[in-house]
Amino acid sequence: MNKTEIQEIIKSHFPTLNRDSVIILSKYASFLNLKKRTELISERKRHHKFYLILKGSVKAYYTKESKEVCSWFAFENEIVATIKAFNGLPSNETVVLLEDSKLLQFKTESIKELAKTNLDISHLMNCIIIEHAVFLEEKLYQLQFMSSEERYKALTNVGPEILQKVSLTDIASYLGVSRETLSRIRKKK
Amino acid sequence: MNKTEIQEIIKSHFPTLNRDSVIILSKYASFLNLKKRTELISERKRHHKFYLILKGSVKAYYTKESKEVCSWFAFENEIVATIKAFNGLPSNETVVLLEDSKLLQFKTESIKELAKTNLDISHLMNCIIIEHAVFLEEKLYQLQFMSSEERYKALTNVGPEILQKVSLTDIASYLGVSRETLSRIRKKK
DNA sequence: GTGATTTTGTGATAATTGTCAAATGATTTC
DNA sequence: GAAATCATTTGACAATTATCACAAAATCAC
Repeated sequence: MNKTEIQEIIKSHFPTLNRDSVIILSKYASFLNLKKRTELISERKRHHKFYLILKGSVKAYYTKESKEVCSWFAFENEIVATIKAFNGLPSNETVVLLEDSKLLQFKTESIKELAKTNLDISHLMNCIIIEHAVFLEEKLYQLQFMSSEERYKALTNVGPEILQKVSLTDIASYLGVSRETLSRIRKKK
Repeated sequence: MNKTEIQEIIKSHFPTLNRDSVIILSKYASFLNLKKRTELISERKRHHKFYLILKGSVKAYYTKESKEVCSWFAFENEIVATIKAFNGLPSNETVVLLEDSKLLQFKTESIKELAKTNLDISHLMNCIIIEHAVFLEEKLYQLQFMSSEERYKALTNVGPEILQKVSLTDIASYLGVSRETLSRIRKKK
């Protein structure tokens, strides 16, 4: 994939950006084609990249007593990043590909530098972080106010791809219930 | 409180701002001295302000089957805002003063407008939202990975003021357990 | 394609937590 | 300062969910 193609992708994903900003941003972006189970972000390590999923999917998980507990999933056209990594701190979650995926990789530090002088990119970063915060608030609301059954329904209502791509074990840990309880929830309906 | 004093407060709370930005920002800020139980943000209503607590405290809650369920608390030197309100959407939580409080009130729309042309303020907004996202991620982590007992300890470790100012009923709903269960957790230690 | 491995489903039991009811303790109001 | 209101604690019981053990189904590797 060449620079022009990368610019086209950036343009279509971030339509608020002006032409110059697209070109500058593309200098710190690169295309990746990675195999299933590749770790994009690893626990306890610092990471200097964030990603846009062009095709494929990822899961993020914490490790609790040597068990994986999923914290989120991401699919096509979504941004993959953690606030910790974005702030230059060691991540406390691991992010791994659920399938062979095509990604656009961005250099976090370079783009944060750009944002210091480029209003257009500062605004873009604002939008991305706000979107992330909206996602977090919604998830928090679900965790605090909905039963595991309601949360399961909310998850499946988003689309069928989550059930196709994510194992029920991972979904159970994401919902905060045991595999067995999820199995019984599914049986009901 | 006059404009110069407001400028001094803004300067000390947001030390990255340059002199001009402090002055511009102060045009959209005003000082408030409000009584306990005043609602800063009300459920189902749109709000066009956000706040900095100079002295005092607030709680935020959702209403679930006519019961209050607390989602967060804020104290001195913290920002009071919700992403929903910030995006111009009706809030789904209510924010209310826990005691007589002194606040600095900012006009959300005016400051978002400023951020479109002022890099300094755009950067400030970035920082505020990132801080909010860090807070949300931490809370999500606690809700998903820690027992109610561990979460209670984490809450009290932040400082004694939370126990002085917030009722155990509110803390129980915040932790996601019943009043009775919290009472038994407290008895253990 | 077949055996091996992983994932998912089911039953029985134990542990945790919620709910209801009532008592005690603290605070507010007049 | 006493009555009234509100907050917290405690006990008994019911409901929910986790855990363990194992069976069935699906998927993977060669």
